[in-house]
Amino acid sequence: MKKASEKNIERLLKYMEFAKEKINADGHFIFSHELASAVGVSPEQVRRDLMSLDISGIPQKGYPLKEFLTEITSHLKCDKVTQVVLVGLGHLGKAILSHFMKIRPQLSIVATFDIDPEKTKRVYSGCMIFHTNSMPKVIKSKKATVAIITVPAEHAQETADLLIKAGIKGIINFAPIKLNVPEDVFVEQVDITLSIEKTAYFAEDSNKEK
Amino acid sequence: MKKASEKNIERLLKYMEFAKEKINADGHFIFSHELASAVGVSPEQVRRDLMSLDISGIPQKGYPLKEFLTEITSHLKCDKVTQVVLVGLGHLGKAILSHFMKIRPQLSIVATFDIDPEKTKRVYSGCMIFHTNSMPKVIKSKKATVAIITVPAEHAQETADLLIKAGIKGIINFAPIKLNVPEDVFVEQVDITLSIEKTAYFAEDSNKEK
DNA sequence: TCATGTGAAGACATTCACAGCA
DNA sequence: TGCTGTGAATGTCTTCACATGA
Repeated sequence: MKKASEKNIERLLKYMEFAKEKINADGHFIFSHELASAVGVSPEQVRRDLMSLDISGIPQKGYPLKEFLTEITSHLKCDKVTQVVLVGLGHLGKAILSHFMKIRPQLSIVATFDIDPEKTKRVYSGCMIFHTNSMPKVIKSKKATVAIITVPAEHAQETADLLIKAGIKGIINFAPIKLNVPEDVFVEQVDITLSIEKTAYFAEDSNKEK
Repeated sequence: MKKASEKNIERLLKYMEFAKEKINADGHFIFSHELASAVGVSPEQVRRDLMSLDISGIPQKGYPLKEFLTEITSHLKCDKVTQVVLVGLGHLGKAILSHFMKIRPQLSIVATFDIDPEKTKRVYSGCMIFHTNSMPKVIKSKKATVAIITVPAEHAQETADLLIKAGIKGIINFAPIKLNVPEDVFVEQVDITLSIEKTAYFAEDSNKEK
């Protein structure tokens, strides 16, 4: 099996999300053009993405919704449990914790860490705050494989190093620096400042073109 | 001039950031391979990106740092002032406000909005909170062109519509839905849940390949 | 000699166009 | 008839390979 691209997986996750909503509402079938307009891509793109799934649609009717959901859920491994930890309880860390505490039943934040002793040994949003020192121990005992980094940029690399040593295989990094990691560790960079600056650039741009 | 791609602009912004740090430290020249390793791309990629700038490097020496910064700053329009507003003062909105209040001297959040009357007519992180009703008036008077949406998903589209009617040309959308906007409005989608789910997928993936 | 600048090749992603099926 | 599935064409982005210049 050829490995799926990041974009492919992102779109599949969105299709899954939409299908979940739709199954609660009505209908036993779903068309590629429905998924397409919900996610903002072309119907051909949808069908191409679905080629990697073990499912086939029926012309004029679409894809059988229930089977579709079962298949896409297992394909995206959303039936497996993944433990997530969060490091750095500043404003952003707290916001993510309270906003995204339970992303899916199978994917939740099981522990958080901060370097400030004032903050530790407490519970925030139903989640225990440990001191950074105990990261290796807690990560191993919780069997966490994914981590969210919301520490200041100057500590992001050392945090990543510690996490990886403790067994973390996927990192969502909110610090605006490039992390150096072994190639078996996946890093998703979320750079909010960059997003704002980029938007400012393109917003300006469309002003000028008039 | 052919229009630059999003990726191109993202990388240029990162080069600019790195060059700013470097000029404070030392050196009058900067190599493409320095920029490359700082940002995590190949040197060829850097040189390709810099082709759109009106600057040329000197073999064996690199690019003259000061001129480079001047040129890239003006190319990215980072010498122009842009007013940003934020809509939705939940956890995430507050975090962004306090974390990114001043992104650059020329780019700052000048007003925030919330629909909850309890929250309005106050100042948070040095920024006035207005009621959503007054969005058109305030946006026009502040001459804002960029907006950050951190309202719940079910209100994101209507918020976007209002913003656009008030003159907003660029939106950073944290709600997990696709916004429908006129084509002269730029939308940057920041979907944190999706990022976490994607990372969980690829983290799992590398587990399996062993 | 070593880094830049760039045509050409390659890799990757998207769209087109249409065959095939219910 | 009209929606799926997919080969082929197109478009976009990245890397290669090398001529050029200080």
